[in-house]
Amino acid sequence: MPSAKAKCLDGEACRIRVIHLDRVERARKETVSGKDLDRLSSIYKVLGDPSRLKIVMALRNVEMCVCDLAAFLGLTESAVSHQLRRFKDLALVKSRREGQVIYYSLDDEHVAELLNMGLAHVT
Amino acid sequence: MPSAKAKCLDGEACRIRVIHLDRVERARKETVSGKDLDRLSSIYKVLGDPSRLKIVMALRNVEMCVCDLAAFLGLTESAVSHQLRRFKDLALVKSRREGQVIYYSLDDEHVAELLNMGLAHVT
DNA sequence: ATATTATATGAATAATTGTTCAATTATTCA
DNA sequence: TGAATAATTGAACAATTATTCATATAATAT
Repeated sequence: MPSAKAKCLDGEACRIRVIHLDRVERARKETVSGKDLDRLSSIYKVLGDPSRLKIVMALRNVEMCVCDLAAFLGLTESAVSHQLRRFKDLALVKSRREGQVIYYSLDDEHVAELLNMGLAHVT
Repeated sequence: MPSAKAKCLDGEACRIRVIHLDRVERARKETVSGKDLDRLSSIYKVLGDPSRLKIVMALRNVEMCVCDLAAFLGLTESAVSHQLRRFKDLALVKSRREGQVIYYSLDDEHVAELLNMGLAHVT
């Protein structure tokens, strides 16, 4: 029967309740910190939307233009363009111009693996 | 110089512009559909928040109670509890009661792999 | 040149989300 | 029993987000 009495952090004021201080400190040491954490969660977040997930799923196999993606998704071209910009901001997707048409494709093989792993999990 | 003339979907009305119909149809076939897609994007979404990402990162290694996690994250216990419920709803995290204390831990090894892969990507 | 096509952009709006607060449940201890 | 502890819950609020609409850019065609 291990002690489950709460200790206190934060000095005299004792505002923060903690039961396993060792685990909290261990978590502090082992968890990724600010910058990396933010980037990683941003990547998961951008994949965490059905429309965007479909976009990268499609781009895994072929490069596509905005209007193709819009037809595929049943969304406006404008909406697709906005979403694609989010991917580009994170450097997950790259674009290539050929005349008037701009082709989009995946720019990050880690993300492709992340998707494959996710697929394996679901199916 | 491949043709970049737009064809049309959606019958007579011709509201949907498409350049590469073959790619759109291929994407339709190869992309995961409704139910699976929703589950997968939900999983990514729940990981797509710094606080929640820290939670699962911590739970990868040790089981922790709500107040430990709250101390670790610098959040209210209530806020942590709300987030933990989202994980439980997706069956990514499980809980175990021991007296008054409820211990949380990862319930899905695929998610642990997803995290490790994400970490490898960032670092 | 001008018109058309393909995409991007900014502002606005509607929907979703994370956190807080107050109240509640469940367990242990005295 | 009653007091204290650990965690949950629901409502409310502020912040973020996705989509739409109108407009702008960039390339091609006439």
